[in-house]
Amino acid sequence: MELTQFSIGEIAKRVGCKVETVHYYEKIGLLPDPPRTEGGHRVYALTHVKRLNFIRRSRELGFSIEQIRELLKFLDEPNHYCGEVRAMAMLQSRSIQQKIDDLQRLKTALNDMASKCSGGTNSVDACPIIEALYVEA
Amino acid sequence: MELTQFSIGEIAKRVGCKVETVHYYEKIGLLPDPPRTEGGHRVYALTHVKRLNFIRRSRELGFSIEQIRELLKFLDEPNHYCGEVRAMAMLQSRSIQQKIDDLQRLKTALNDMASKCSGGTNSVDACPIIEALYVEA
DNA sequence: TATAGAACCTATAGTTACTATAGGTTCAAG
DNA sequence: CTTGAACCTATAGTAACTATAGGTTCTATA
Repeated sequence: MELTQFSIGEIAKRVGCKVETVHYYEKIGLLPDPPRTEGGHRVYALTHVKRLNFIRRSRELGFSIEQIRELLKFLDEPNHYCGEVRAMAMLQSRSIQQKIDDLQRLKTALNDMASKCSGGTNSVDACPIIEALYVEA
Repeated sequence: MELTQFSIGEIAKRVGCKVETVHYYEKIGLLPDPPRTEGGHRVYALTHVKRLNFIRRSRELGFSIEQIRELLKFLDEPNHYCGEVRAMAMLQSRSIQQKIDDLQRLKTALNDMASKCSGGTNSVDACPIIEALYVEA
């Protein structure tokens, strides 16, 4: 006999988020309003857990709420193409690579500074951090 | 003849941010209050432009305002003992590496999913990205 | 030099994606 | 049948801006 009903605390725990976050997703319309108990407590089914999990995993991958709304449309209205989803993933991937490159540059700059720092005082003008980050427009 | 004075609109344009953002940085104490014209308009020097640029580039790289406050101490108090500066730089460097690793992992995950997805006009029902995310936690 | 309108000023409210709090109600174990 | 954990709603707070309102100053041109 499988579990087919879940409290809000249970589904939050299952996907690793706060109860308040589930409330929030409901409020902004990412999760449908679930049925309630007599007393008003939310009762979720497995489809809700799946959907919530989808949202959380997408957030972890750097998708915005609005992007996830788009992705969920693919689920809710299946007249879409795999290519659209793939395009969004690739776009996301490229912007992440951009961030990685930038961070790598800064890290190098910081390491340079640390090594140049070992003897004497360095002035603001000669600071390798500023040099690394200052790009004249 | 070099430009040595800038209006708020000019420095915002130079570093690629909004005028309001400059106001904001001033309000929270990241940028010093510049001198004003008779009429009350802010007048910036090149040092302000450099500092603002530093803040913006650091933000783009994912540093929080509070972290930038720390980094700016390198600039504001250049007569720190070198060992101290070096230690702070190395600490930052390690946290940057952590970020790089995290981002690399996300990118790999996205690329893996995208590569399994043939794209094109297949129905979204069979999209591996959707499948990958839409699993039970 | 007068003037139009672009750019500036302050102050406040809105945004994103949650997170925290308050003050109350319901559920489930003992 | 009690007690306390978990739930409920509503509101406020967070970070780091961004937008708006309503007014003033600067500057280019006629």
